[in-house]
Amino acid sequence: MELATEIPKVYSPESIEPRWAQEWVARQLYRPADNSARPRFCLVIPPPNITGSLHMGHMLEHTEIDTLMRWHRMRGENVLWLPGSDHASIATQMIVELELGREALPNLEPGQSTKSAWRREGQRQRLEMGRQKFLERCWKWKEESGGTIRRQMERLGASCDWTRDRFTMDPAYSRAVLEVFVRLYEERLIYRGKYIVNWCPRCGTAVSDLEVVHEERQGKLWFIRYPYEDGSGYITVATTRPETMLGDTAVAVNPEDARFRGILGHKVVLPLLKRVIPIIADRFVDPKFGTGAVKVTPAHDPNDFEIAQRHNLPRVVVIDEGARMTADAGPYQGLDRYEAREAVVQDLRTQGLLEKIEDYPLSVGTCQRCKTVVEPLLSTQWFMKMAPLAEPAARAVKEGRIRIVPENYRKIYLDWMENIHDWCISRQLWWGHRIPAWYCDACGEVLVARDTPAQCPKCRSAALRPESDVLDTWFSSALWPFATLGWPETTEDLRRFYPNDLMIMGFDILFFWGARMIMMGLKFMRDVPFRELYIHALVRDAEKQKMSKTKGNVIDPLEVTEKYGTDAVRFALAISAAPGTDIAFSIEKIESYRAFANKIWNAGRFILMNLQKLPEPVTAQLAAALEPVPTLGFRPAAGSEQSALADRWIFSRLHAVTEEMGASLAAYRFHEAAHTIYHFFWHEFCDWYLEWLKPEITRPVEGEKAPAAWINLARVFEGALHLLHPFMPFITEELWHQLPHAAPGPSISLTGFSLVTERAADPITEKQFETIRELIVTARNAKAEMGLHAAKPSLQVASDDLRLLELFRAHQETILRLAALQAINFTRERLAADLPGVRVTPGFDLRVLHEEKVDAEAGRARLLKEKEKVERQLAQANAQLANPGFVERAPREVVRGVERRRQELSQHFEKVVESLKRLG
RNA sequence: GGGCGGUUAGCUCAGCCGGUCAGAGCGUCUGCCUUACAAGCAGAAGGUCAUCCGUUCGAGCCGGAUACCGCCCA
Repeated sequence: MELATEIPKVYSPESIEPRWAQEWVARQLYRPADNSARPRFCLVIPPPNITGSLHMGHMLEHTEIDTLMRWHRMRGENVLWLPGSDHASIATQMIVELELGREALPNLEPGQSTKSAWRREGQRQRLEMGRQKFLERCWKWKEESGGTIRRQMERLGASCDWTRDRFTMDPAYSRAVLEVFVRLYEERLIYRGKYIVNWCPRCGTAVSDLEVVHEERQGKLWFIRYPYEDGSGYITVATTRPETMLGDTAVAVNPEDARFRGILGHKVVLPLLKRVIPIIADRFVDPKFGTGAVKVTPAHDPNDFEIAQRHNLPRVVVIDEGARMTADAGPYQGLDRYEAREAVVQDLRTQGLLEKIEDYPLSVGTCQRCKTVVEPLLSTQWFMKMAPLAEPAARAVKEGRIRIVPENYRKIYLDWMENIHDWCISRQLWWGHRIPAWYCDACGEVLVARDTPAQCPKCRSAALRPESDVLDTWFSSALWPFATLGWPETTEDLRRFYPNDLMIMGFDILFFWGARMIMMGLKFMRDVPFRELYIHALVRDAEKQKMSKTKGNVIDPLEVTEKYGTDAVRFALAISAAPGTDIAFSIEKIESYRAFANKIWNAGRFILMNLQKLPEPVTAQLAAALEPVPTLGFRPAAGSEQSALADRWIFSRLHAVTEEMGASLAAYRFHEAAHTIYHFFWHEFCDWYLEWLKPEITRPVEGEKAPAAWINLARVFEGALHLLHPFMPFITEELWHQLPHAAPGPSISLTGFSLVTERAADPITEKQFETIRELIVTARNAKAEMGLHAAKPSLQVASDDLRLLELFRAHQETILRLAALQAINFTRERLAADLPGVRVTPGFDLRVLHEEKVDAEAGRARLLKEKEKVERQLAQANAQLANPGFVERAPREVVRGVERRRQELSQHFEKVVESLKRLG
């Protein structure tokens, strides 16, 4: 067969995917139409950051998004998926500094300590070259290396509108950030103040609460004696951080704590520094912790800071921004915080003031970015007042204006909103949006303005010093749903695409980003940023471990994509993506869905190979038959008696599958939609429909009229490709283009689901088809058990249902072929069950006729097992029906269903028993 | 400490409103290179739905408790 060589037997995605990926981008296929009356569907991407490279998490996120976008597009909606990236203040600055360090010290051997040497040197280089030059360097890096993810997304076929690609530091976007900052400042929702912040000594900047990762560590509890000033004894305090005692300005106890009632108002002498400090009462103190008395270090502990505010205590800073001890730490000045701890403990021990040391597990805050232990530090920063913004944001979710899926995240979101703290938004970095504030050195005035002011409005001094801090990257990301559409200008895009319809993100950024987007959207657009928020799962390894470079269990999406094909990876992710459950991912999974892609390919190959043999006029008729009929849809063309039943069946199934997939995707049940189409394509379309049709498809076509079987097959195959397309865009695009089309379009993704409508639903046909299928499967099963694998025995079929026998008789040829049988004869008589090879089903009995001696024991064992099963089910049904409560109170349909079931079961049971009896 | 999930076949997981729900994929076993596909075809075996108590005519499904595992927050 010479044609067979033209379409390869094995699907090779690598020869197809890059070509389509390129074409989709080049032809700008996924720009929404400008003037369209169609309903729109809009989603903005969770912007990956410019330092990133695509990982499995992105791949899952983009698979889910792209699947939905393609689905909506094919339903005829005007779809916008807006792509972009964010500037990643800290991460980018760290990378560029590292580069600078490496250039300055090119001769160091690579290694872990070298890296920190490079980083230190890079920081030095940055300060030396100054802000201007450093930022130029950052931009250069961004231009050269910041587009990695975009290229990767293009390669993976993400159907976004690349003409609307946005970056958080685009000039227009930066104007939006500036505008928001100024307005919030003017409304006093942004303020500057001196509070305890999370300080990362290594990154050299403040970070927000969310950027601190709490780690459980084994620590110690040091019990220290603070002598009373009057020499009458001492009070013992317990602490996990003895070095901070140098900054103590009080000792606090709980006012309810009877143990300390007598000593309130007394003073103690702070050991080592000999400062005299008071003993105070504060409800915050937990009497059960340590001795019930705690030291108060207002400048280095957020809770102590609060206590100090309530009691007007002084705040002594003893640790600086580099985590070294300050001059106020007296003799310990210049020591690193951990060196100071040892020295302090040693000195206390020497002076007999260290009572004891206990092991104590504690939670340590570390920098999300560099893992350094953060230092709570008193510092002047810019903050955003959150409560007034959080209230409407919580309300929007409570009132259902935003739906969070899966629903359990709704509660987590609301909890967070209700316990929200003010947000430290300033960062001591250079790369980012500079805070639009100026300080007058002459009079101390602080100005916030959209444009650089010429002079101080208060004292007219021209000596204005601009703020050097930049904003937290998440501050700008929070504006993403509207700033990407042109805000603060009132653009056409903004009018058309805000609010977005949907947002998809991982749980890890729900607070970082999701919650803040909702607040900002409500604040500045007076409407929610999106109607639904779907939280996707995490991709883990086969053992459900987190993927991490150090564990070495990372699956690189680009690597597996090259090896197995994007479609296979996408499908493997989608079919694993049940809402709320993390995904155990593995190469094996990808392999099994590569097999699926191959199956699709070969079904296409079979159809196309035979299609190529059709005379030209017939092909033209097929092309015409594939033209969409938007309102009516298709019903199967009337065909031969042999294929008509299968045609009606597959159309009915296709209709059902389309409905099911639509419902699943609307509920973000990707696994279910993927499973539905997988099962339909493989186990209904290939295993049954194609097999059923085979003789008609492989038979040469005479004349010019297209056989109905061909028309139906072409329509169903195209319909199946449509349903597969959102999950497997590449292979479906390729096969679709090879089908004959009267007016070929640029892409399957721009065609609608027009194939089937309600009218194709046909439950009677489905039932009939199922019965024939049952006959074939039962016959195959009996044959296999008798060891007649290759042989073609004859079959006897018995039933008292004449219509059933008639149905079988009408499809005799197909049954013979699919069950590999010689001949069938039909009878209304019960089969003599003592004969070997008899099978009993509720609807019919059958017997495989074969002369060879058959193993009676195997049949007996099977029958015994079956008897047991039926007996059990029958007993269950009997018990149910004997229960007056059930018969009276269950819905009538249910009761009738059980009655029918008992009827069937008892007949079945009798037959089985009879068979067994005759076997002896 | 507070909160939220999970426990169903050897593995990974579905199972929606309580009643044809004991399911899928992978793996395993048996037999087949049947002219679309061995990345395939046909057939088969595998489960006291973590445990206990309760609600109900009826419970993987609803409620409570216990055990184990995981996540988030403090």
